This record gives sequence, structure tokens and C-alpha cells, in this order.
Amino acid sequence: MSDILGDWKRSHYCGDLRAEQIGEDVCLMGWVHRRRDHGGLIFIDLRDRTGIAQLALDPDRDPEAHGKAENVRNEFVVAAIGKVSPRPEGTVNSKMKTGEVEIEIRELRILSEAKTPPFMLDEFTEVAENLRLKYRYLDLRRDSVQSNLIMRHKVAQTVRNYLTNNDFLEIETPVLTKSTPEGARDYLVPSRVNLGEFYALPQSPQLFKQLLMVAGFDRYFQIVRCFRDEDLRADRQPEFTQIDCELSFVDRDDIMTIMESMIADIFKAALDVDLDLPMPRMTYAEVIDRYGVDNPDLRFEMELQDITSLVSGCGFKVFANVAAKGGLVKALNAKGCATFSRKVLDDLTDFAGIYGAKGLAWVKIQEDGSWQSPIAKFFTEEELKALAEKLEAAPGDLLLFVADSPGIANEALGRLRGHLGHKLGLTDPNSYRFVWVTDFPLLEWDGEERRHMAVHHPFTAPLDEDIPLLDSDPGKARSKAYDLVLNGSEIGGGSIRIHDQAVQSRMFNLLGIGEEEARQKFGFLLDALEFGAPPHGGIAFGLDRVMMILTGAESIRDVIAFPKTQKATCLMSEAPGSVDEKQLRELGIRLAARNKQA
RNA sequence: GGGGCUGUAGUAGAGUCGGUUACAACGCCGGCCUGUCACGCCGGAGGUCGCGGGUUCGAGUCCCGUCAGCCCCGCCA
Repeated sequence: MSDILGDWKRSHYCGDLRAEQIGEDVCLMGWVHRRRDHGGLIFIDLRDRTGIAQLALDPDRDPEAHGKAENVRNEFVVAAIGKVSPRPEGTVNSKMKTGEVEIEIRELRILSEAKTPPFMLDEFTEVAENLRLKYRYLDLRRDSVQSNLIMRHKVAQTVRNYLTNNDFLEIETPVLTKSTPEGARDYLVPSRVNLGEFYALPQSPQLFKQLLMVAGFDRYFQIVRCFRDEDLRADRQPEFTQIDCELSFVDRDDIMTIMESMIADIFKAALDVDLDLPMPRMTYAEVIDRYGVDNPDLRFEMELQDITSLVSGCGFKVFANVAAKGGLVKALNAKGCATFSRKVLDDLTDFAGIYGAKGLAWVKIQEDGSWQSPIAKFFTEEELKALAEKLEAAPGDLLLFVADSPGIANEALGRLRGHLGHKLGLTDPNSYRFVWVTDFPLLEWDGEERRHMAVHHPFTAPLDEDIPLLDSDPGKARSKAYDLVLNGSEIGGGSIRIHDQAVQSRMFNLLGIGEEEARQKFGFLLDALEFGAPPHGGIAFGLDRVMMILTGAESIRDVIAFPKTQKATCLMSEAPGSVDEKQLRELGIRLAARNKQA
């Protein structure tokens, strides 16, 4: 039987007690983190979200409270009243914020008893993630995830303050909305009132925020949940949070300038780190050429080199053939890695294979400058010299080559570059290297669907100078889209939108979206564009990914209070679950028979 | 849809070549202990080795299947 709270009021958080409070009477409430029973004296480490304070219970001083403390177990919820006292000489704990003081407890109330938790709630015990997720409310008592969520709150507040001070308005948009085309799979919600019809949960508030610009709100933001029914990854959840912004009467530079300063505020507030502004900007073509991927990690160099022209006529058929067929031969120099074993090189080859590379050629530069390599014999002295010069090869270096179609050669070697950066310890977790990537291609060809797809989304404006290309060579057209990349991770992206109905219609044409289909899917946007749409553009940041980097979390689950597993289930609530036959009937839904026998 | 890793007391692990009663730690329960702070000492309880099948005289160990969690490819405008 527990005690009642009665009229006790908490006076302090546990973690806030310092030497300044010595002599004060305090009332603390929290969870028993640990109890140390010395037979006589009992110590209780009392925990709340701010930290831990040591309660001291002396049988001579307060036998009743001490007696109660004998029955206390871990994770009991207790309230305690006592006097803040200095710890006796030699017993100060310098590892604790509150280590100079303890509370001499006069009265103790057990507010709630607790079963022994299924795992220990200390920072030393590694617990399997499925167990952590099943008992998430206990896992969240642990300092690590709790401090991540506290920082997340701080970041959200910083965003609100910054954007508010810059004349943005926070406006909510519908969660029950309409399926959007071109994007990821939608989560669907059946309508009871409109049998047979479905809402879709938003993948982003894209259309609504553009309509808010047409409506004249000028600057909008929302910290908003978005939904995508796609497979999960370490940095992808089916529901995630975006910092979503849209502005009128601006160009790309305006948006990037305003937003990078918000990012700087976030880093100052969360980590007390000062960022250098403005952040560097690079075109898509440049980052692909130099790093192979559109989200390069700039914490280290190791740039890719295009050596296609150097090997186009060489004796190594693999390279020569690729060059002849319009492919790309790219190389990077892993400085000092000539020591890699055959096994490691095989692993790197397998790694490149994941991204479609059919092989990975390598060269070890020996101490005497000679080439140790299965392919060296195919090259002339001049070719070797030219390659060595281009790659700045020095004794001890490891040169790696991928020859393939441009897409595969760039991606495979680019990913390999990132992989090596990690492996070689070149990715300092306390270094933050940003880059804006601009001038993305507007369209990409989808071989399966036999049509162009929007790289960003179908409302993205082409570069002014590339508008003529829409007719002549749409695949070459570049867009006014931009991504913000941090340490190899895309943390945000956006674009200037099309605000001209005629251009928007041409865009739909290019995408193979017929007039009827366009009208049916987002006629309201096309209509709106005809009623005076200002030039506008925006951006959305993935709050979860930003938080991962700020906290150093390896999984997005560590920055979300109640995340889902890789199969998009919640181990705690056991969502998703089946529903009553009655609910289905009301929705006019009958489940198709499963292919396995019931 | 595909590739890979993991699964042994409450927890996280060890378990050799297939061989006696599956180990020690932390936690838990009981006892002792008045300055600890991941307290200490003594004792105790606690196991369908994820699940199902197979091989074998004998399976935690080998094989097949299956379930769950994780990482990756595809997918994610």
C-alpha cells in the first residue's frame, strides 16, 4: 500500500541541487535509481529528468523514514522531505552534478511501488532493442534517450523562435488529405462517410504550403509529421517530422541564407557550436564529379578523379571498353592504404558490388614507387605516369578504380569513399561540414515506366536559362532545387516552385501526366496558380536526421520517443492490429483472403 | 522482392571436435554491514538454449524450415 501525496509540493528538481542550497529544506519527488543499504545508514539515489540526488536516511536521526527506506526498491516512486547538507569530508562525489550535497531525509513517502524492471535502467547495461521498444516507457527513463528528447525540444523551440523572429507564421495543414502523385506510397485512411473513398496521410504538406503562399501569408512554417509507406532504414521511419517552410517573393539565395542562419542557431542552442556562415555551395554536377554522390561527407578529401580520357585507348580492355561505350572510369587515392590485405580489398570489392560495380581495380604503390597490381601490366609507362600524376600517387598509397556507366561508377566509388572515410577514422564526430547542393537535374528518365520523373517533385521550377530545354532536351534541364548536406547526410531540401500555370502544365506534360489526371489529382493547385500566385519557394528539414547528427545517434529510433521497428510495427502498442468486423463493415471494406490457409 | 548479421536464466554474455549435472557476471530473494555512490560480504532461487522438424546411440553445438530484431540493396518526388 503506497502513501498519499497529500499536500506535499515539490520544491526542486533532483539534478538542480548545489552547494548553494545547503541548509534549505527541500521536497524532492522521483524514481529510486538505486538504494545502498549499509545496515544502518541507507542511501537512495533519487532520479528525475534533471538528474540524481543522494538521499541519506539515518536510523538514529529519523527511524521512521529509515524503516520505510528499507522496503524501497528500484524504480519505486517516492517523495522525500529533508535538509540539504554538505557531504562529510572525503565523500564528495565529483562525478555527479549534485555530488557536493546530500539530503538528510526527515520524512519519506512511497507514492508508487514498482515491479523489478525487465532490464536495468543504468547507462552500463546494453539491452536488446526489441526489449527496449517493448518497454519503451522504461527505456525512456534512461539518461541517453531522455537527454536526446530534451535536446529535441530545445531544437524545436529554437526553430520556432528563429522563424517567428523572421516573420514566419506557424500554420497547420490537414493530416487527412488527398493522395499525392509521383511520390512514395501513401498511408490510406478509409472514409466512413464516403464509402469506397480514401484519405491519404501527407508525405509532406507540399501543396498546402504553396496554397498558403497564394493566400498571401508570405512566410509559413510548421514542425509537422509526415508519412511514407516505404521500407525503413536506420535513418528512415514511416512517420517522421519535418521543419517545413515556404516563402514568397524570394529566390534561392534568399532561402538558403535565411535557413543556414537558422541551422546556426540550432547548433548554438543544442551544442554551443558556432558555425561558419555562409555555408559552401556546390552544383550537383560538381559534387557528383568530385565525390560521386549528391550527399558527400566533406569532413575529408579523397576526391574522385575522372580518368576516362587517360585510359580510353589503354590495353586494359575493361577500362577501354567502358570508355568507348560512353561510360566512366573513376579513381580515388586512399592515402597510405597500400597495407590493406587481400581480404580487405575483397571486402571493398564486395562493398562496391552492392552499388552495382562489377569489379574494383586496385593498385598499391610500393616504397620504391613501383606498382603492385593485377592490372599494371596492361598500361604503358606513359599511361602509368599520367595516372600517377592525376591521382597524386605516392609510395604507400592505394588507388581504387571503378569503370562502369556514369551512374554506377560515380555511386559505387562515391559510396566507397564514404565507407573508407569511416573505416580510416576520418569522420570526426565533432566536426560539422555543411554544403548546399544546387542545380539538380529537373528530370530523370525512368526506364521501367518509359517516362521522365521529377527528381525533386513536379512543382519544382526549372532554371530560367534551361526553360528552352524543356522542349528540346528535357533530360538536360536543371532545376531550382537545393539540398543541405551535413557530414554525408541530406538534412533538408527544397526548391523554388513553379508559380506560372502554363509552365506547370508543360511540366505535367513532360512527366506524362495527362490534363485530366492533373486536374483530378491537384486541380485545386492549378486553379490557384491562375488567381495571382506570387513567386515562392521553400524547404523542409528532416528534424529526426538533424537530431541524429546533433546527438550522435546511430539510429533514428534513438531520437524518437515511440519509434517503429523495421517492419513498421510498434512493439509496445502492437500497432498495427486487426480491427472488428463491425468497423470494417461500416467502412465498406472486406479483406481479401490471405494466400495462406487461416 | 533480395542479400547479410543476431537469437543460451530477468539482463547482457561464455559454452572447444556433437558427449556426464549448460557456466561465471549483473540483477532478483534472504541474511550481515553506519559513509556508500555501478557500496561490500555470505547464502539462495532462477533455463522448453526463439520455435518446428531432421541427422545421430547422443544436438545449445550439424542440416532444413520458420518467427522476431537489426544492417544493407531495391524502394524512399
